[in-house]
Amino acid sequence: MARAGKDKLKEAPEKTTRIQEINRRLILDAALDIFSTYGFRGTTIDQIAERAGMSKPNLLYYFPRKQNIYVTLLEETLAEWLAPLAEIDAEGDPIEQLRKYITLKINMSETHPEASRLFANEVLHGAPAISDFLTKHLKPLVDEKAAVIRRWVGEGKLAPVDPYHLIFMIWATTQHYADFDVQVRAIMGSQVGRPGFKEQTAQAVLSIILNGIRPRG
Amino acid sequence: MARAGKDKLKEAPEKTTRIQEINRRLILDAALDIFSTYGFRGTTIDQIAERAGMSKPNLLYYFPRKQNIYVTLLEETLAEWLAPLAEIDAEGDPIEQLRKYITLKINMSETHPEASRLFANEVLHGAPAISDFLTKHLKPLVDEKAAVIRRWVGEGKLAPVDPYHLIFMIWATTQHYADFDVQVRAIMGSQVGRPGFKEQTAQAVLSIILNGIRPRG
DNA sequence: CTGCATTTTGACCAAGTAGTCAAGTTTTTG
DNA sequence: CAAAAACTTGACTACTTGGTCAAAATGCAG
Repeated sequence: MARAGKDKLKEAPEKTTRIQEINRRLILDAALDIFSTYGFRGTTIDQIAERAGMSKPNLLYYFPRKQNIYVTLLEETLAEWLAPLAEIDAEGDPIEQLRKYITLKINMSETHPEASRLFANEVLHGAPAISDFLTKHLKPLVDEKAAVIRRWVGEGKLAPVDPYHLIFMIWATTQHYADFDVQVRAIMGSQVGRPGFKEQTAQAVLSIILNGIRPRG
Repeated sequence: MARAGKDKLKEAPEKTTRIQEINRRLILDAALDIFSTYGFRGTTIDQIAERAGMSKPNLLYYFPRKQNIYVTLLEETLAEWLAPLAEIDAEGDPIEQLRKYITLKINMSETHPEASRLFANEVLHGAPAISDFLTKHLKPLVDEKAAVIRRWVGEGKLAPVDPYHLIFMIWATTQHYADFDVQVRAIMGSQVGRPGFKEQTAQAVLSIILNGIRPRG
């Protein structure tokens, strides 16, 4: 694009003012709360604006379309959500690496349940806004880690398991505690809020999965 | 209210005509498709009416409110969805019973993914329409089966696992294939549709969970 | 066939909601 | 400190959508 040009020649000037930074953050934080609770269609711009403490036209000054807020939010959070998977170290001890991964995921489910619900809702409805991301970024990453796990199996360091199904099981189980929180609470009652609950959950999940894939024989 | 009365005195006459039966079925079938795809708020009455092949006012003749269709649908499907859990036999062999349960759940995820998604969406959004059901029917049933599993553990027939977390893991893992179908497809591609896929899934899930809870030592 | 009950629908209404706009206010900058 | 740029908002529009209604069409019992 622009070659040369004077100082002032701003073409796609991405300069963000202090106020912009503050308000975009305010909006996105509010939007995460609302979208994750009510879904895309169930959320109104007015709700987000109120939660963010500004008028609707003002909000629309920063994000001209409702879709923009939603997509920005998904993009912002997806990377963070996937990060733990990328950290699985092919050179580390298999059981230790998977223990670390599962623990991280359970922690995230507890500290960022809204993010989990935002994705769950999006995927449940066919992932209209992120199907590209799924095939272009998620799949390659999963393929890579699946290859690592398959190698571990080949080396006899893990029982023979299909790596993809193992990854799905870890996702499903850990995110269940965020996505189905109401159900978990309806069944386990007051235990859920209590201090040691997360540790107890981690212990149970780790115990089953790790023993399920530990080499036998 | 009215006691006695002649033959013709119909009070709360639940007589359903042939046409009523046909049309209510038509509506509910259409509604399951649409609600499970777009959620409650994301679904319009017009969409359901079109899919059911009738006019909107006609649909509203059978179900005066959108809510009515939704709630009827949930009630109709919940019982069926929970049935396999009730079948776990306290007197049977633990591993065999759980193998049967998991297999049934995986089959249901494949044959009725819409039902799974309908619940997932409802629970994800805080279960506004079924929170009563969760505490009054689901919890007691789960408590009962958890007690059975706990007894099995006590008898040394299973490794020491928390029964609630085990049940959650089974739900999460099996329903994942229905609820997150797009994601599974994005990652595993054409394999998903292929004949043996369900069996391969069942094999992987059973292998990890059953080995994870088999008594050790 | 006839009259009553059931079913069906076009036209309509009211509420809710995404997005616009022009006019004001505040912040930044030369 | 003045002018420009950035920001803010009340009032409004266009459209979607849940639900109504009265009148027409159909089904059915005697």
